[in-house]
Amino acid sequence: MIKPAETARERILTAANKLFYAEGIRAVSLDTIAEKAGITKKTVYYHFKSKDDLIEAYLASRDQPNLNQFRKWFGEAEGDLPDKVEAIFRQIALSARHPKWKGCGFLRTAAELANMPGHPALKVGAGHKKKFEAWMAEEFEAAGVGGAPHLARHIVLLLDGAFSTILVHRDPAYAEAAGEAARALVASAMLNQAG
Amino acid sequence: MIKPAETARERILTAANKLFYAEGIRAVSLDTIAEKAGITKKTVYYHFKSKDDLIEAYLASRDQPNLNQFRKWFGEAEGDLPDKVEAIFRQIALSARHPKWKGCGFLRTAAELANMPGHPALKVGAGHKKKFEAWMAEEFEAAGVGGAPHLARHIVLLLDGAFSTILVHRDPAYAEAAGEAARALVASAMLNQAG
DNA sequence: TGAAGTATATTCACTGGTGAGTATACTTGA
DNA sequence: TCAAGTATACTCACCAGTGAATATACTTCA
Repeated sequence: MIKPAETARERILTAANKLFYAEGIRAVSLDTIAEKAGITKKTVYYHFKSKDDLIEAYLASRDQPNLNQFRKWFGEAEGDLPDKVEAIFRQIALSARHPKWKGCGFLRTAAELANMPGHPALKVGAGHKKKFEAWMAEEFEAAGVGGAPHLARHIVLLLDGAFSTILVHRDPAYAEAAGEAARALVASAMLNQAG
Repeated sequence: MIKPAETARERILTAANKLFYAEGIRAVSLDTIAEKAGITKKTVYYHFKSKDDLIEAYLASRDQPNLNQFRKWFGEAEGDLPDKVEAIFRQIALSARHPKWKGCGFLRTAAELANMPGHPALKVGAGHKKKFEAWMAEEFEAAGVGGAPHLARHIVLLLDGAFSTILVHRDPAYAEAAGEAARALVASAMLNQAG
């Protein structure tokens, strides 16, 4: 089940990723993670200070890969700027059709740990979302669109709205609706400001 | 702490509401709820079949009050249609400044129970969000705006996006940004379709 | 160069505590 | 007197975290 070439730490992180994302943070015990990683719980505690520490590492391990995924979807999309933004939402709709899709891991963790302000995992999650927002703003800036940070924030709102509503209704159509709204907002910003 | 005039069932629901919303579903035990309600756990099991049953009742008890709150915010707002829509977001920004604010209980429950498809509480949550969307569509329809269901969905996306991003960043400014985007989308729909 | 020492990595078995849910008996008001 | 409602006291499973011991590999100096 697990590639033998991985180190124990990698195996733990791989198992934590799958289980935390699939089942939720509090629904998964370190016993279960250790079992899935094929090691004992004590070894988990050798590599990670606590469960909270592992939760943080889990989200940190998703940060760059997730951002790269978005960059790829955006960068490889055909068409003009509104098309490229809309492509991100289309790809999310595609992903959401996979039976294992369970929303955005960062958002779900923030929801689950809402009673633990200051939790290190929450900082990682907030940082991740800030990076996405900053990247969007850069793209708009580079394309000469006025009010880039503002527009970027609107896109972020639609994106996280899409994640949430798809999860609630189990209906990827919400991502397509969000894509349309995003396209309209980008197109409108280009008309008004970049003329 | 709890009003003595309430019945045991009401006290349980009141306690469950506060604790589930404040701490999360899985973070709260029935022992804790029973203690807060000032009764024993057995009494909880007399009134509710299981913890899952109580979770469902918790969300169901928030359904109408929440919708009424939105209707009130919308109905009592000054101005034209875009103003009234934006007012909802402004009021959310206000609510979110309260230290006890922890996002949308329906969204957070959906996130936490994402690994339990078919859970009765998830159906209640999805129903609640559908009612909100349908109400918005009605309002747009009544105002003679074309593409009302479409527009309503865009507003829902921004609303749930606002709930999520405020929670992640602990920054109510996201609600104000969402309100602006919503206003722009409504205004645009009125121009294009209702002439 | 090889024995003694040290750091890394791992296991087994355990603890104290909490979780959902229950068996049984008591109370109280119609 | 009986049924609705509540309490005491329990079960069994699980959970985060730990103690003690061990295997492996890498130093270091006589």
